[in-house]
Amino acid sequence: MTQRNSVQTKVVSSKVVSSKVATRERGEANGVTRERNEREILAAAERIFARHGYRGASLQAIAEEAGLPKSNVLYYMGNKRGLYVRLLERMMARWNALLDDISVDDDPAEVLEAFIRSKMDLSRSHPEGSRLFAAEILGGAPFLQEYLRGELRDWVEARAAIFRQWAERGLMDPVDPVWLIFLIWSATQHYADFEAQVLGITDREELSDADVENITRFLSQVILKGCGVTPRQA
Amino acid sequence: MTQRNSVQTKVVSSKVVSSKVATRERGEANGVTRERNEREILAAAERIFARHGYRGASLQAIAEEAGLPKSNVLYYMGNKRGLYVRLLERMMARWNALLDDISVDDDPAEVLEAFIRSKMDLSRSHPEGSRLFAAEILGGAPFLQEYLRGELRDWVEARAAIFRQWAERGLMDPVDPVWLIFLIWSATQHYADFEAQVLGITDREELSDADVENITRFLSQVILKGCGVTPRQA
DNA sequence: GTCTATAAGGAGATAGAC
DNA sequence: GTCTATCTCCTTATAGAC
Repeated sequence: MTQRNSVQTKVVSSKVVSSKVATRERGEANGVTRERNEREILAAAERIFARHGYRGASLQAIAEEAGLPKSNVLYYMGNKRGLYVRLLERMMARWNALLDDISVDDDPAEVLEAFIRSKMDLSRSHPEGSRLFAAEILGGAPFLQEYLRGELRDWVEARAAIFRQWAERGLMDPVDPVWLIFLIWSATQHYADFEAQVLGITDREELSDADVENITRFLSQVILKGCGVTPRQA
Repeated sequence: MTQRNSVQTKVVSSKVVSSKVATRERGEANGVTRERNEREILAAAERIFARHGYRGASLQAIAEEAGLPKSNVLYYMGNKRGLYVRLLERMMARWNALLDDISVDDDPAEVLEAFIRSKMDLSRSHPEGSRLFAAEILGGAPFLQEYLRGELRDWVEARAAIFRQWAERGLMDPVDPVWLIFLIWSATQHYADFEAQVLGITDREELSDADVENITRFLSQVILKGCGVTPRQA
């Protein structure tokens, strides 16, 4: 829902388009340019905010990262705060899409594994978004209090309830499901948020697909076994 | 920290004490003042840097948090960069003191449990230091490259070697010991670094000692079992 | 639609009064 | 030793030329 919601806002500035001839061609070109510029700015801002936090990030740095003049950033995004909030919302949307439909009747092993895997995938496909989010939480989550105490709490509670029923049915150990969710979150996000540490210690330039696959298997194995969940085929 | 830090700022107006009699007393008093001011500044800076990152933190904000004029911060600490580095070093020293003396002949369960517990203790006793460190890594660890690729890598390698031998002796599953160390780091630091998220989701004002004890037990149980390490008394 | 110029305030750091 | 005043640069944001 966030990929291309930019087009609608001010597509046609009625004044400009009043000349008849170039109208369609120009309109298209502008639409495309706008879309691309917005995408570039959002991507650049995600990197800069992730690296320096909200206050530490400057619009100048974002503009340079995006290869545009600074005032273009403000023209497209209004102001710094709005840009930041938009990025947070984009990341929350990606996040909310995860593990959206589990039920008590699902297989615990399958669900936990899918949970771990999808979190790893998200960390890998959007590391800057993950770090942006992390920086926001690290700073006390000034923009996200409502989200944490509302939507996200509900998300956790719903899944925790299912884990609890699995434990009652003897499908897993009676561990506190909320701590378990935090364990999975922290273990998976670590590879995005602390990437610099991971790469430095393991002497890598980057994590390969094979590395990520190994880590995912390691985490699944340890966490499932640690919770007394029997893997699928067993 | 902020309750009563206003009193000390102007205790001795040097004019008053310039008489010879009070000289020694002044010297002592200043020594004490200096020590206390430095401590206050370091504590305040740790909080502000943790919250806003290196760039986002302002000396003004640090000075206010410490209850001192801004130029006092510069007088004591030289410059922003030096202050920041000093804080990082202080945190690395705390960190290096952990789990400093393990050997192949130790009991894996005991060591892993002590590891988890001491990391939780550190996160709890120095949450701002932990978040400061996290913010530095999140931003690509510009000040810590050397440390990560040197000291810390050695620290990890030494412990990984021991874990590997335990696995060979059948004392634990043959999991990759480096991923295991990252798992323990991430799971424990989460409660300091993502405190805002944890508190928001669990609807708490703060984590009590009992909460921390429960979390520590949960993590020990899941991780030890997950690695095939038999708890001590078994 | 896009960019230059600039306003208004905050940053880190220093000089020098006290 | 401590703090006020200030320098210079950089910040967000806007006004208005093109």
